Amino acid sequence: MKYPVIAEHVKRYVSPKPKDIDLLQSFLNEVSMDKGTFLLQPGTHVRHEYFVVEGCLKAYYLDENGSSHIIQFAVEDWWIGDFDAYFNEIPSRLYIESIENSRLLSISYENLQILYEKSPVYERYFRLLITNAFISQRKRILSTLEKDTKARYLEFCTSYPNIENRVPNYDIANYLGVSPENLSRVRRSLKS
Amino acid sequence: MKYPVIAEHVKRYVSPKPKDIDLLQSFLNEVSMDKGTFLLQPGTHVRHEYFVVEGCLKAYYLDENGSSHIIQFAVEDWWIGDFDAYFNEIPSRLYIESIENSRLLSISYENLQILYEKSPVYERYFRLLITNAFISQRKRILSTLEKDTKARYLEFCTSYPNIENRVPNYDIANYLGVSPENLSRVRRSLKS
DNA sequence: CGAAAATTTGACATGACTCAACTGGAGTGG
DNA sequence: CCACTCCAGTTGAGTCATGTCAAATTTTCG
Repeated sequence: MKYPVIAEHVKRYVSPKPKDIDLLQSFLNEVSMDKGTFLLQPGTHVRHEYFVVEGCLKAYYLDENGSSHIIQFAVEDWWIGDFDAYFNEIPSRLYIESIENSRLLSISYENLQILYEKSPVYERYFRLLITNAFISQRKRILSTLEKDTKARYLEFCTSYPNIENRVPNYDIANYLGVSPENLSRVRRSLKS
Repeated sequence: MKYPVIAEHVKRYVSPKPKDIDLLQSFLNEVSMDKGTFLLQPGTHVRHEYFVVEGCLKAYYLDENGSSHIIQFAVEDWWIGDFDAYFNEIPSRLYIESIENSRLLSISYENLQILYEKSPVYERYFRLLITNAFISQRKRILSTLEKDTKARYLEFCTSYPNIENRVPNYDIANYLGVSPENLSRVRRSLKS
């Protein structure tokens, strides 16, 4: 098997038959990226979803004022892409940029459709993944409503283990929606 | 057909065969609720998801300090329930309370599983619904990161049409994560 | 009509943003 | 090997939006 990592991931959620695994494997392609390069830039027609084998990426976009906003980080075993653009058949507004040298697996949306048709187990697999993502997004919203910056930073650190050492301060501040200065002060207050 | 409204909704997303529609219909039960009553309270074992035929509800929970936080409103053609509790098999932490006299359709999770097995079209239907919900949650997060209170209030009003006349000020303020006093001032500034 | 709840308004406190300056480390070239 | 530059991170000062608390007003509903 070419890509055992992703097969393991699928098996954690559903029970694929060998032929289901084979079909998925046949649709995957390997992608390598250097730190600082882009997987996706605005205006591109979105054709693929990506599974992170190794590395770390961030997905963000620019608002009308040109400020960037980080939507998610993706590390090992995460899927990343642009659902919104794909489902609504609009050009993507996202940048997806690698923060570390990364290795990914890609699947095209055309093949994903075929996968759904021929191996309905993936219909369930992606439903479960999206449900999980939905729940963790909800946590992010509640966290914003309920907690102050310090508590949200701590929650962030536990939800992406060790990420505070992989991702720069200003990216974390951006994700949390606070200024880098403010996050810096919060981090200092935690050292004591 | 007993419940044409929900059949119409399903057909907006997928192409069910008559037998698929019949199966769904056979699993549904009608629920009526008076304003101010609860569909779900914390600690309950979650057994159903609900489709709103008529009326308006809010889903919220209490944090450690006893403050409430509204997660979503549900009006006509929305599903409401507690995914999180169901998927993770934990007691619900949510309150779901009706803001208006409401009529709902319920389906038990046991029957939902049977539905998935016998009519895989619903696997897709719910995947699409969750994907949509996921995208609109993302919009809520971005909105918080990007916009000030006034802009977020306006966005809220357009995303739930006419809801500002159905839902009290303090519930909207709660949903937006601002104080009722502040929202009141924002609304005044919009009248001029 | 009257009580209770919701909303509005005012006064004050505070957390977070902005802007600017400074610190410290990594990489580069003389 | 040492300056030099660049950039992330830190620190300080002033300002502003929003929260809190209290009181006044309006609306809802029995």
